[in-house]
Amino acid sequence: MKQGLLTDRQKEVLRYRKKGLTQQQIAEIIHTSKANVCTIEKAALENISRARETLEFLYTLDAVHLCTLQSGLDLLKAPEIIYAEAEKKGLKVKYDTISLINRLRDANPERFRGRQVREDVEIYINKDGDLYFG
Amino acid sequence: MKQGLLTDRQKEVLRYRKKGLTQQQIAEIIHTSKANVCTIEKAALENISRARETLEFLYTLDAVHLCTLQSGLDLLKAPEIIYAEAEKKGLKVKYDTISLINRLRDANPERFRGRQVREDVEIYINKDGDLYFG
DNA sequence: GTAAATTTAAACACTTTTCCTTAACCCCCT
DNA sequence: AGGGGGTTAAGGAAAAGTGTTTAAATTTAC
Repeated sequence: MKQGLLTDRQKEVLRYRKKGLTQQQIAEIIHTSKANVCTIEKAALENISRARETLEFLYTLDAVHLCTLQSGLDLLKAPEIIYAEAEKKGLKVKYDTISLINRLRDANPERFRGRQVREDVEIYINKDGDLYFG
Repeated sequence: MKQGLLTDRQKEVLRYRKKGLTQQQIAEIIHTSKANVCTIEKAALENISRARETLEFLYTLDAVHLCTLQSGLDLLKAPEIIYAEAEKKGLKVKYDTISLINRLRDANPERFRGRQVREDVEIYINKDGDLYFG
């Protein structure tokens, strides 16, 4: 039975960081370079966001496919499409237009450039009207 | 930027599983052995619990060390110790005696055998009286 | 009790992470 | 310009993770 995602080293650095120590100070305490502390901290944060994403995926299991935002689509037209598809399924989207656009962009920054969709985005919805992307 | 913890293979199996397919059926669909499906599914569940544990750790960052339950201690004596230490710190533990014992055992089953502590358990508490273990 | 479904173990090839060092670069501040 | 805090790149060695097979064992269902 493995532990969490974070290595002992990573936890160590996060704890010191929480206390407000600088990377340089931590480097001295744990006897390594500040560059290494930076790398370890970065890996730790990366692992944490991977953990979040993993649990996020579980929600998509309870969700059904709603529609696909085709590459090239204008982001501002997405809400209209999504609302229409949700209505067909008798579901109410939990987000208003503005929140929806923000949620889209926040969920996967690399997939949008300005207001254009760069690659296909699959949209999923659950009974609560929550949206997930894959 | 890496994705979540789950590999494509693992997500695939979880999705089919969610639909109610057996491991044998999935094995045929994805062209491998049923034993392998089992292994993959197990790894997926393992990854999910690691993700949970990882985020759990973040809460401990907001917590302070309360005490250590020494190896060999009688589990039934733990609440008394914990309440006393919390009081010293002016904090109120969020759990009553029974819930506390259950929380201890649930949090790390391998570290208890019957009512005995098998290896040292570090106890942390936050401002809300929530307890975490490390 | 038999068959189907699931789980486990061992071993192997392969890929990915981690941690580390060195050296450079960025931004802000006085 | 120099110092403090932070980040990045390149490279290497050790550790951990993944998918797979085969074979045995265990649980569940009829």
